[in-house]
Amino acid sequence: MMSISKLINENFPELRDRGLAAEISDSGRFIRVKEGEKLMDYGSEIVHMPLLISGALKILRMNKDASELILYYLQAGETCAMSLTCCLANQKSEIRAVAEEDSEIILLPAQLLDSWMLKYPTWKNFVMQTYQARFVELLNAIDSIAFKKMDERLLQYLIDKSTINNNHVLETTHQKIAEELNSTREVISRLLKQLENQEKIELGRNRIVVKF
Amino acid sequence: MMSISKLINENFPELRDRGLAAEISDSGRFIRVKEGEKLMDYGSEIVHMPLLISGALKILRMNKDASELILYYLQAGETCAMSLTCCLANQKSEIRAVAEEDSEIILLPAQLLDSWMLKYPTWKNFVMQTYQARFVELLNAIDSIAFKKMDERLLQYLIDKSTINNNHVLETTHQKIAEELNSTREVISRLLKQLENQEKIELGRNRIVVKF
DNA sequence: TGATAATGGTGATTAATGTCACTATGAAAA
DNA sequence: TTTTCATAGTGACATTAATCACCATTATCA
Repeated sequence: MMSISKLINENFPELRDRGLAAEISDSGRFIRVKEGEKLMDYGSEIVHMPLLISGALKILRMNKDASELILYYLQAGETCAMSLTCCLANQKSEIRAVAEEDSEIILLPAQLLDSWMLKYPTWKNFVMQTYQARFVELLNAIDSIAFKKMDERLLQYLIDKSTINNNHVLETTHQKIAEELNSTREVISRLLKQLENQEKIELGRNRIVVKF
Repeated sequence: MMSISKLINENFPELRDRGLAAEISDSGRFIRVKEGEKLMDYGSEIVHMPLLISGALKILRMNKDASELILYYLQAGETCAMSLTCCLANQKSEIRAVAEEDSEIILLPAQLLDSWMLKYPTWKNFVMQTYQARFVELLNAIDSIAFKKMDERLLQYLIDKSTINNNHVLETTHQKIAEELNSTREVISRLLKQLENQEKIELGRNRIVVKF
């Protein structure tokens, strides 16, 4: 396994700073998570901030009745804005984070992050950029659900998912898609059929090929 | 008119810091805006960050076809997270900000805000708290449009609006409500009628009384 | 005062989505 | 191999919201 220092250097160029790198090496913890593993859940305490080295996380919002909605994905070189706010404000998580694929992550302890803001302008800039990026992602999620119809949302979902997984072939079920879009299987099945007729995708069992 | 220092001291207790207060006094500019006045618009450059002294702003998201959607309100003692990200990242606005009522605002020049982050922990904490709060507001907006039906959203809208205006009597039209909820007048008229039948509101011309 | 515009009430219709019921098929397990 | 389960296809129907058409009332302006 590579050193934490090296991993940060390669995946987070904006964090290249001698002092900061040393602190991250000292206090960061490298972990691997399997696809489907939950990293944060609604209401859970957040004591770490995850820096994503490889793989991808999906960030979901849930309703009381357990229906959920995907907000956005995180990729290598990114981090979760929510854990930032939660870490700094000592609050419970407002979202769920699940590994979209097997991932490698460096966990940073919450209590240090705040002091780094003043100590390392590099860190402060990274944090602010993260906020900017996640803010924009949330606005995109809002655009999608407020202004788009389900067929458009579905196609965008498929494109996003295949981009994140770096694979035109998605191994998933209509049921799972319905859950992440806060819809129902039947609706998704029918819309997928439409997309297939439009030759934008090909359908198979547990399998969708996105043509783009 | 009160000094900027005094205004900040009274409305932003979390910014009480001798050095910071002096800088805000030096560089801040006090302005008044009338109800309905636009402070930021989609795509506009943001060169100031507004600290709200009195009144209220509403923050809206727009679609290409000019339909819009209210995201949240800002009140005295609050500021706009979007102008923060935009100021710091030198980006265009992603949202529209409109005065919900006559308001008093202190404008801070963008180029200073970043340096204050390192100089004044007080400022840094304020900025981080602002992000946390706006993040939560955006998630609430998402919950509302993703998981609630229009009648629930409408009632919540009326309650929020009367809370912000500190008045049970709202002077508005069905058309305007429809625009802010990204719906249509007829739908809103019918749902308002329902709410009136449920004795949750009373309707008049240009006038809705919220009973709660 | 009379004309015009803004506001809002309402029926009829359509479109989008969700719900229910049932079937078919392929995969995994007994 | 047989059984069972997960997956998905589809018709019928219900619900929510949007759209269209038209009218009534009130406010504003010439």
